[in-house]
Amino acid sequence: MNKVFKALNDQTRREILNLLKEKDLTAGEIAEAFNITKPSISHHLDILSQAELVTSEKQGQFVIYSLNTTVLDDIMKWIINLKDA
Amino acid sequence: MNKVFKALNDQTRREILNLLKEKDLTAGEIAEAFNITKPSISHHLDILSQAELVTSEKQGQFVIYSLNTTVLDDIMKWIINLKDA
DNA sequence: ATTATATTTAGATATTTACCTAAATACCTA
DNA sequence: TAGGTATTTAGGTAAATATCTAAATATAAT
Repeated sequence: MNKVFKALNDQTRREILNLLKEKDLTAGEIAEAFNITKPSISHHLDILSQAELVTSEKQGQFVIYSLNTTVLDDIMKWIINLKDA
Repeated sequence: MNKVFKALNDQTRREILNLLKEKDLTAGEIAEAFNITKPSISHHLDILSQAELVTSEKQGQFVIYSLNTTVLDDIMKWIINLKDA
């Protein structure tokens, strides 16, 4: 859960997740949505991958990223547990 | 929401919130629960306060901290929005 | 094969963060 | 008011983070 909180603690990464909510995107398409270099976006995608918030699949020369929200269930549970004191 | 994510991105601070779920505590009582100096805990409490995840009230020489979960609603909504794509 | 495109890795830098110790502040009590 | 307790502020350090440029890797197309 640590990695998920860490991954979520960045505006750019949260926006990447929001983009991927609409549809799967290549690394390049994601990078074009930001005023940040491609290597930096690649690094953000790596952090999101480590947290399992995204999955990726290589298709030819492209790498397609997809949103994976299942790990957010733990976060939800943690928050709910905190609220129903 | 940025401040909330930032505040949540630390194991110690998350544990502080869990402690405060049970009952209100003074800064000193919170500090005693950790192997960290009081100034460090004070700093964590400041970050939690800035995120409005805790409120504090001075009672004499003590400062009593309380959990405030209302700001977590925004996080919940953000997650839910991400999930129901 | 050579060149172009897509992405990641490596290495460097500036900023932020978490922690510490020491000092300051605020309140209480004798 | 003097001394004690509770908490925060100040100042410093080491580690982590976000960013960049340059180079490496992998695939595609001519």
